[in-house]
Amino acid sequence: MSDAPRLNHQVCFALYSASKAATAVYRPVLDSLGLTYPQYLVMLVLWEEEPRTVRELGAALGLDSGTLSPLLKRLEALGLVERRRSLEDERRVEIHLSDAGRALSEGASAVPKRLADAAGLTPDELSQLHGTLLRLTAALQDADKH
Amino acid sequence: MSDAPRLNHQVCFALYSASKAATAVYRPVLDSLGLTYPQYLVMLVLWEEEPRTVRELGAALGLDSGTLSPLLKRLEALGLVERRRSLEDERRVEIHLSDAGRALSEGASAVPKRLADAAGLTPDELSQLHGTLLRLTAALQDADKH
DNA sequence: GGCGATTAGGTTGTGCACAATTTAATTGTG
DNA sequence: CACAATTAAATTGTGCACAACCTAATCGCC
Repeated sequence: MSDAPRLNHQVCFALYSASKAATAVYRPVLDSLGLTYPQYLVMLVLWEEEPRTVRELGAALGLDSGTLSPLLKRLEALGLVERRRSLEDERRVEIHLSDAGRALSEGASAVPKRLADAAGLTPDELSQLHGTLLRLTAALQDADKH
Repeated sequence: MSDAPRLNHQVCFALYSASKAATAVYRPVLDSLGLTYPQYLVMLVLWEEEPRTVRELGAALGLDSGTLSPLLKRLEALGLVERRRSLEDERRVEIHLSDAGRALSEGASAVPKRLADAAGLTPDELSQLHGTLLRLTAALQDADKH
């Protein structure tokens, strides 16, 4: 009997697959909004509070400037956000919502329900899964630092 | 009160973050093996059984030829696999392990333990999480078809 | 005020992920 | 047998994700 790890016994693969399946379920709705999944995440953060600096967006989403800079340029090209140099600290770039960006949140309010409907889990299970994932992510990120 | 969905209430974001955190934890070990995470997944499938066609690998991992073709070329360039046209059906390309590819499974056997150690969850919780993720993924993939 | 260290953001390069298209081999049906 | 339909891979194009590096602005400390 081999000690080679088996694909279907690995939690990491289950996470990877579930994450891909979730974004696939969102894709049709997000397509109709003209957003990719990571762009949708950025908009989510901005709908909660704006303006935000690139750094703040990165901290909220766990993304660095190498990912965010081009993504934000695309959102700006779509007319959803505006990038403005901060006046107090000219190193910072503030990301502001445009009117169109603000308006898009209406169409997006139905997005999360889509996953809940497709999940095939009870609200209780979904809530417990959510809690476990948050704890897992925190522990993994913590372990990654040491 | 706004009806805009909030980032930190979304299971999809929890999945996305947990998946990224898990691959980040694996990265140092995989770096020392010279593999990326998706390359490691392909090797996992081959360690279970080989040869496999590109199609079979794609079915096991949920990846299409657009992702696998260049990935497999890189694994071949690393000397870990060989690509051979099938003799029975020349549309197929069989992926065989090289001796080096087979040998690599020794070094990889410690990889999964890394996540279990860093997870901060009891074996019971981890096992339950695994089961929930499998059910979730199946339900989402099923919903995606209709 | 001067100057090294830090911080914010951008750029470049590599490697997925996935849609859409292309090419070649095979299968099914008249 | 002919030939349309299907299937297997590869290719192309767009967009993340992340490491490594770069520039400019700010801060600390003397």
